[in-house]
Amino acid sequence: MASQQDLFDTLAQVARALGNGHRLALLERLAQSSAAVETLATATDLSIGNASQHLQQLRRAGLVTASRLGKQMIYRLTDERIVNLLGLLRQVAETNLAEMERLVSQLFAEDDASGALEAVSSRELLASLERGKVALLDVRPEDEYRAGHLPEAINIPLEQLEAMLDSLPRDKEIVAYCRGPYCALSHEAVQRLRQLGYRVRRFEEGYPEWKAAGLPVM
Amino acid sequence: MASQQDLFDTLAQVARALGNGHRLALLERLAQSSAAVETLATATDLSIGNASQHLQQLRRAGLVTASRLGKQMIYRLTDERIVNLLGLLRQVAETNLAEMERLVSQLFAEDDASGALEAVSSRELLASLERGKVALLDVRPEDEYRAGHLPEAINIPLEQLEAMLDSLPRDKEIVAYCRGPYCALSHEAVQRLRQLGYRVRRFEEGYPEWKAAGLPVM
DNA sequence: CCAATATTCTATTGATCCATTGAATTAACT
DNA sequence: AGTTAATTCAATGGATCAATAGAATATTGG
Repeated sequence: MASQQDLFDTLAQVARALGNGHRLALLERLAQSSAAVETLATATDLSIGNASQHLQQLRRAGLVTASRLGKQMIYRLTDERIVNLLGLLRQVAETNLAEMERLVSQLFAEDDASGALEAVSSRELLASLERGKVALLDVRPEDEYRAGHLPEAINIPLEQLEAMLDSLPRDKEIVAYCRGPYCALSHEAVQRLRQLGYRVRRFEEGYPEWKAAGLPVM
Repeated sequence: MASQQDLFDTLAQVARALGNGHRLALLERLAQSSAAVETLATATDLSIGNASQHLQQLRRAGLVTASRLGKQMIYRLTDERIVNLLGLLRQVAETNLAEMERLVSQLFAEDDASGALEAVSSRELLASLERGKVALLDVRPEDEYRAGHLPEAINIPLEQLEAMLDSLPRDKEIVAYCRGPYCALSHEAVQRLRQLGYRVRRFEEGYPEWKAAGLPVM
C-alpha cells in the first residue's frame, strides 16, 4: 500500500534533481530549445560525459526526455511548467535568502554603475510593444533565436553586436533580452550599446519565461 | 564578481533543501500552521533531534524561520509561495513521472473500490459553497483547524468522527478536506462516512492550497 | 540558584552524490 | 565490414548527506 511518505519521497527525488547548479544551467539552456548533448555541454561548460550523466539524472526525474536523431541524442524539457517551477524557486529564493540577494545585486552592479535604468517588466514590455514604442533585440545565439523568439525581435548574437549595428533603429528605445533573468548576455549588450549612445534597457526576464507565461512568440 | 553559475549554485541549495521526503512532510505540516519542534516531530514521525536538524536545513535554505516562544521554538514558513512551489513540483512530477502516477493511483485505490466519486476541484467547491449546496468538513486536528480553515467548515478530527456525527447535516452533500492532496485523513473520512450512508466527497486539495490561491479563509 | 523541559550542537557511521576517466554502445559514412 | 563521431556506461576517490545518540545550551518555575 502506498503511503503519503512514499509520495513525498518520490517528490523529493524530483527536487533533488534540481539540487545541482550544473543541472539548473542545463535546464535553463533546454528552456531555450531542445539540443544535443554536445551543444548542452559547451553551453554549460561541462565535459560531454559529465553533461550526459546530469541529463540522465534529469531524465530519471521526469524533467527532460531524450530522442535520437541520427548520431545525436536530442534532449528537451518534458513540460512547459518546469520554467514556471524554476521561476517560482527563483522568486522564493530571492525574497528569503540573503545570499541570493547579494549575488543578484553583484550581477547588476555594473548596470547600476553605468547608470542603466531599471529592467523592463513583462507587463511594461507588452504595452510598449503594442504601441510600437520599442525595438526588441535578441542577443542569444542564432540557433536559439531560430527555435523561438519574442515577436518582432531582431537577432544579433552578442559577438556580432558591433558588426551588425546597422540592423538597429536609432530612433526607438531598444529592449534587449536573452535567456532569462540570470543570463549575462543582455547585461553585456546593454552596457556596450549604452557606451555607443543607444537608448537601451534590459528585459528583466527572458524568452522562456515569456513563452511559459503564455505570451505570443514567433 | 558574481557569475550566473553562482546564482544557479545558490538556487540549487534551496532545491536541495526540498530534496528529502521528511523535509517535504515537515513543510506540509508547516503549511497548515506554525508549530513547535515537538509538534512537527510527532506529526512527521521523526525523532526530535532529527526533526530539529531538518528544520535547520530548511532554515538555512530560507524556507522557514524560527522564533522562540518561552521554552519552545516556533517554526513557520517564510513565504506563502512555498505552497505554490510545492504544488507546482507535484504537478510536474505527477504528469511526467510514471512512478508518481503509480503511487497516487494506489493511494486512491480504496476510494475507487468503494465507489467514491471523483474529488471536488477548487473551482467546483467554490461554486457549490456560494450556492449553499454543500457542507464543508475539516478532518484535521483541532489546532490546525483553529489556525485557519475554509469558510463555514465544521471541524471533526478524524479520531472523533463517529462520536460527533451530530454536527453533520444529513440533508446536504458533504465535502471533506484535510492537509493537502496527499493527506490520508480525508480519504479515510470519506470511506467511513460513506459506509454510514452519507453523501460525501473529497476536496482534491487542502487548506494550504486553498489559502495560497488567495481564496477566502477563516 | 536548581531542576525540569525544549531544543540545539557535536560526533560518528553508513549511504549517496559528484566529477573524472576510459571502455563500450550506437548510428552514419565510405 | 571498418572507421569515425556522439553518447552512454562503469568504476574510482573525494565530498556531502542522513540518522542516531549523547552532551550542551537556553528558558521557566520553584
